[in-house]
Amino acid sequence: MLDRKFIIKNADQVRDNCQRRGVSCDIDQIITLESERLEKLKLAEELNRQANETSKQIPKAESAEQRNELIEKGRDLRLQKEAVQRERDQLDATIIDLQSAIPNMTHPDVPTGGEDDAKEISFGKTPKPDFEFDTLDHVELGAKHDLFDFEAGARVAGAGFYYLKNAAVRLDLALQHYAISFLADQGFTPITTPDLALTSILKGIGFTPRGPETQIYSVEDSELNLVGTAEITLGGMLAGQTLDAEQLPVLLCGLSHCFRTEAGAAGRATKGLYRVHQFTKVEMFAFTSAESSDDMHLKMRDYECEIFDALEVPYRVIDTATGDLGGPAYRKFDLEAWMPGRGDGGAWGEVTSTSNCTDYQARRLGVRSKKTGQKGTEFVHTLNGTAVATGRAMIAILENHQLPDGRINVPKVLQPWVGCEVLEPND
RNA sequence: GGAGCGGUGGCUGAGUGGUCGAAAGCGCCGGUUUGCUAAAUCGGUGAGCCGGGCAACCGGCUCCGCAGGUUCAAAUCCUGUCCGCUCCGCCA
Repeated sequence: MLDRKFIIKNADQVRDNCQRRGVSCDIDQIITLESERLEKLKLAEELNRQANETSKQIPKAESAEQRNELIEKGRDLRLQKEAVQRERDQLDATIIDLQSAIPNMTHPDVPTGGEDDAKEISFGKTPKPDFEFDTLDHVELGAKHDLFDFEAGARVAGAGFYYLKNAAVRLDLALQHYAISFLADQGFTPITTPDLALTSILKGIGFTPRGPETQIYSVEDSELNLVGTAEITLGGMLAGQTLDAEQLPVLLCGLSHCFRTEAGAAGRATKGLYRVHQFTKVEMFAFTSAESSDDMHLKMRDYECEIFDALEVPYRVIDTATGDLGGPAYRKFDLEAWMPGRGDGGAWGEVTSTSNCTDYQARRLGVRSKKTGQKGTEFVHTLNGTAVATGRAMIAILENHQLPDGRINVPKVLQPWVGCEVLEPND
């Protein structure tokens, strides 16, 4: 969330920002309640000071009478204090609710608008394929090569689950292996993370489990939830920690399964592997100083581009418009791969997303940094980005690399792990 | 799953209801000295919030996993909760 003082000091800016991002919020209400809260706070502190002073006199009391008198006085002061404090806590809780609804501020270059207003920034090195034959989508290609079993997935776990088979398993592992090797070479520490996390961590990152519109699976009778992304577990790794400023940036690449209920998603786009309840993802995560998060964001975007160039998949990069940013994001770039089997005659489909969350997550997670020899601490900046979500990457690879005879080319960088240059159909 | 123990500052780790924001050590900052990829020695050194000051800083409140409770007063006692460790059981 945003800093309360910042909101009050920059009320107009924050109000404009909310409007641009299509979020309704009541800044004036926050300002009013906060000044009331400060009044209560001062009063409670003063009463507490008097009570503390009284308590200190009690052991030194000269007579039993004097002692009893002081005890009585102390009790009275504490009662008063508690009453005031309750009012203050009430106000605080209300303010936090209002405050949490306010999204992060927005990078000046972010275009205003909704999904269609995203700015197209660049294209990948691989051109869109120009097929001179009737193409198949990844589900049809999967059938030809015996790569997926959606029926069994549904039988065992319900719609939205699937089995990978044969070359799909090799591709899945190859993508993970390639992405992790690539990022390790860029200085990221490879990590495999828990696939479950505590509710408090989810909330710190900005997810709300167990709500009516939640996208999160939760485990009954426990504080655990299946993670929707390794962003949760990677960000949570340092929750509550104060880092030495010299340790920054901390660069992690995490491999995890991702689970999403996808409540309310339906239609053509849900066909096949595109929108599923479980997938595997290699995620980048960075903790940086406030000064260097913008640079790191561009770097992470470039790493995503390098990975998809290496996979020989056509894609475009977009700068997501204000209305399409999640609450914590200050700016977000998406890579959309060309998927020939999507829509009518192909369509762009999101394959990665990288966000600079500035200090929005760090404030709630309590991740600070401290410069040695300097007083105080500051919140770090957090960034996340998809290196590769194997399911969607596989769609793009299969559909773009298909040949007229039904065979499928394997991108060069994956060949060592897949074990061949071309996939031969099964039928 | 059963039994026990624990969670204290950047780190390690003491801590008897009031003299505890908390010993000691490490680390860090500064000084002195001897000197040479360092040692000795002295001093300083937690965070958040509120208020005052241009500021260095000063005053106050809070913080010993988290949330409650008892008490005039809680790191210390009680309850719940989360997490960790040890042993036993089970197990890839």
